[in-house]
Amino acid sequence: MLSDECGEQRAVLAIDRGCCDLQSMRCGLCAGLAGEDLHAVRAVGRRYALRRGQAVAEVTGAGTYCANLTTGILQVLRPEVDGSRTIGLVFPGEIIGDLNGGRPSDDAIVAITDAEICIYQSVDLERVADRHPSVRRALLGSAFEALSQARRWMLVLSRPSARERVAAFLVEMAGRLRGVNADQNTLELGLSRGRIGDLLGLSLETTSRQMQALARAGLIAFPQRRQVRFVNRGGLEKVAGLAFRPPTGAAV
Amino acid sequence: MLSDECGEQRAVLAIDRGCCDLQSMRCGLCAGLAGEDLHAVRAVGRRYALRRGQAVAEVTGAGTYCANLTTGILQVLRPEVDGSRTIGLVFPGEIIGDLNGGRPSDDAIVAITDAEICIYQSVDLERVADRHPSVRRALLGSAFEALSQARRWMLVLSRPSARERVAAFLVEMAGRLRGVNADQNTLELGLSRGRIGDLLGLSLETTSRQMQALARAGLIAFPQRRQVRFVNRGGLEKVAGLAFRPPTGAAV
DNA sequence: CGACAAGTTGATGATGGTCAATCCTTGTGG
DNA sequence: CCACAAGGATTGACCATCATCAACTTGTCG
Repeated sequence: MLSDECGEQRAVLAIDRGCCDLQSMRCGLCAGLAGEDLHAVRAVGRRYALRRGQAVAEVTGAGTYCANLTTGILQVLRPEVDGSRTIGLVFPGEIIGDLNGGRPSDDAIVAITDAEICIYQSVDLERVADRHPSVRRALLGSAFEALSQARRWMLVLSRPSARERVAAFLVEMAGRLRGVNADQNTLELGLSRGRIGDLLGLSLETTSRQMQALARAGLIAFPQRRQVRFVNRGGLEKVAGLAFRPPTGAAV
Repeated sequence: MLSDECGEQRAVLAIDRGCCDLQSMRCGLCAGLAGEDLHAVRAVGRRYALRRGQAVAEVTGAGTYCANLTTGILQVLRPEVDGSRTIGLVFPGEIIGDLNGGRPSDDAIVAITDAEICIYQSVDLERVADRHPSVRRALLGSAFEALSQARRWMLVLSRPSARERVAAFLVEMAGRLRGVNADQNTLELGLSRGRIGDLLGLSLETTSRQMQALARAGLIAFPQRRQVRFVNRGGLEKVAGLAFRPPTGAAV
């Protein structure tokens, strides 16, 4: 286990007080808020910069925090008998932690790219939400959005064949990073083949082989090892078995 | 395709006005509400009885409804090129539909046991939530709960081997039905082997074989074909690879 | 009783996991 | 700047697992 990848120390660095600089306030929670409400939320949030490999120990600990990913990608690592397994990803705009202070989990949340998060104490956020109804509405919207994404992810995982799963994974990644990356056709994976295999329930070798096969079929290319360029997105979606689905979220 | 299983007509029957009879108001949304707030929610909800096989056409249609399952189990069916596939289950207390009026989906929601749901027009619920903050808080709680369950389900699906997935499926079903069934050790599946296979990304034959194997190993028994009796739950959890996880929800 | 769907079981081939060797990339230290 | 080390990625060989096809049994409903 890389110390790089699993520093359990509180490896975060406060860079600012107040969530979301006013230039780019598309961070899920703040999007949809304005004026007084936005100000109130900003007042209780604190922005942190995470370097690749650092853990969000604050969020995983007592469960009294709630955070909002602004930029970058995080992974959720679950300890297992033989090392840890990547069981989920977090994309910009998504919320991690739990307002309700649910059972604390022993999952680690680690940045797989440099990232920025806004951290709130749950109690603070609750207090703001009590006074500003639109804040709780925004939270509810984020939660529904997260739910919709989780259910889409379940579809990826229930694909029977490895080929379909890998293709669906790439399509899903591309969809989630829409608007984040400058180049719409190139995707920075950040994850090793092994971690992707964890996510998909496949071995790292099978993951690698399937990706190679997709590349040989002319659907994708690898400018660098952890970069994917989409050459034939339609074809990829067809392999993924998602060809005729609308590209984004669906109710229930 | 059974007409029994996929009646696309509006096959619901209003049995009452007002969600949740006051005796058993543990239906997720209403739990946690009281007095004036509870009354307001009940006023805009309508309770329906679904018979096994009936579809909740109202919810899937325009996306302007939001509903709350009181009793029974529903399945979410997604149309695919070759027939439909079961892609998810809904358990009592969970919320279906979308408040935000997200993109309407063409998934069908069908009862796999007799069931009761409370249906709300999203606009009604929104209006009530605006006036009663604790209603939106309850909605938020339900959404986080659903999210936590979806993420646990993802863990089931990312298990590599068929044996583990089937065992994890059974454990998960048992956990979700806690308190619903009188007999804690017997589980009414309601789903055919094929539908279970859909959910788990397995063929129906493999599903059957794995269940037989678990039975031969003395972990479960089948009093009836679609009933499971847990003989050795600890052993089953061990096979599922979930032995050392807490039994219920975890944040993120 | 007969028809039909679900479930079980067997045989066989394709897919994916495992083990192992090699290559590529990156970072480090002389 | 180069050599070297260490992970990650790729590829191959082999074998376990799972999907598929098919026959048969069980259960249900008319």
